[in-house]
Amino acid sequence: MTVMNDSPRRKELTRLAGQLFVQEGFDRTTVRMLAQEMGIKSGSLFHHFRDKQEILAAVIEEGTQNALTQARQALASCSPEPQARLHALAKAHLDTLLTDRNSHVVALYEWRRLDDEARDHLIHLRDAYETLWNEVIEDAIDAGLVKGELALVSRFVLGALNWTVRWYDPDGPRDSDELAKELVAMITQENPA
Amino acid sequence: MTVMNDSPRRKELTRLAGQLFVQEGFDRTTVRMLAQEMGIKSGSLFHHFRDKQEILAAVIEEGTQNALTQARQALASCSPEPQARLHALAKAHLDTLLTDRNSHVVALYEWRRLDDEARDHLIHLRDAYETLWNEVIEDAIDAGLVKGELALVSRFVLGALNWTVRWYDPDGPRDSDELAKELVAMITQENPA
DNA sequence: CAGTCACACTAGCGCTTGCTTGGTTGAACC
DNA sequence: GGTTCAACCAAGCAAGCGCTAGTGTGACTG
Repeated sequence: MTVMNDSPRRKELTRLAGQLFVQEGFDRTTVRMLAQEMGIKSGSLFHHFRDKQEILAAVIEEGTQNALTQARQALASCSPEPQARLHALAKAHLDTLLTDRNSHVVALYEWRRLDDEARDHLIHLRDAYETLWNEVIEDAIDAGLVKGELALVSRFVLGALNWTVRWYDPDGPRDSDELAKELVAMITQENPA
Repeated sequence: MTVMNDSPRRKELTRLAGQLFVQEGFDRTTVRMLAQEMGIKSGSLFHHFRDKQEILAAVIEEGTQNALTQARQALASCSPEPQARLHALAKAHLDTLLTDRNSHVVALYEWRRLDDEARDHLIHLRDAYETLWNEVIEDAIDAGLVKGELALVSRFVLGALNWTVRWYDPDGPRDSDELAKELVAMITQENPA
């Protein structure tokens, strides 16, 4: 029970915890299971994390942080047309599912297990991510490319995207580029007014 | 530990269990909490349900069954145009969130806690529901109303819809009819080829 | 070479968990 | 008016839980 930092050891432990949380769920994953997976004894866990909840927060933060970074980079390096920006964001989202899948699944299912402090912190990251989407969708609506009201469209789109966690297989026959293209095609008008 | 039937008492207990599962999550809801909420002692619970998992299965089955019934009725009593059928299904989905919200939230979050037997049974109900959507979406694609590939479009649409559980407030300013209209508008082409 | 530090260990405390057991109740039925 | 039966209770077991306390280590650092 020393302190908490972000040592490389802690990073690795967080990655392993993510795997287990996906397989078993947070509540069903015991500190003894975690320790065994990590090759240490259960007591040693609390040298790296204050308590079990902090492990959960670390897992979720990792993926959310990366998703935000990747989304920003994608927007920074794509052409400024609304359709291209929609596509870039959707592709970035699917790509993070490849690299941080466990983290996102955990974020989706175990969000409510976070204590207030951790949730407050993470909710800001999530808001920042959704704001990116809102801006891009708003531009698309203004350009007549997408029909509907901003608040609703972005919720529908984020829903469709977040749901991909449940069925998208990064090793499957379709890559993220194709899927992003399909999603954008579905919600955009072919002959904008 | 007598047997399991579907007495009215059991129905009521299932409803209460749904509430608690939403508030606390399945794993964090103890049989003692359930019993207290139901006004009985924890041991008496096992007169109505074989074990804790069976309570979960009962909660989920209730909502899924109703969703299927309502969706079928909605399709049976609407005009045959693809757009009208899309709208009818979407509205039916949102309406079940009004009557069976707890059940659907639990189905969404706690699906993996089901044992194999219960999951096998429920997966058939879920498949039947998704088949309804697939048929309606396929017609819409064939009519040139919606762009894209059936498997992907239906996953995106079901994702957007299932996600509504997380934000749709039936007591809010918009009723299910408006929301359904918005969703259909978003994915349909204004000037079909 | 003494001191510090990150990391790990052993051992177990105090509590909660799902579920069982054996028995009681009160209404319904013939 | 004895029988049946769903519904409930009191009591508790065995297992498992998160977490703590106290104690080595071996590798760096002054």
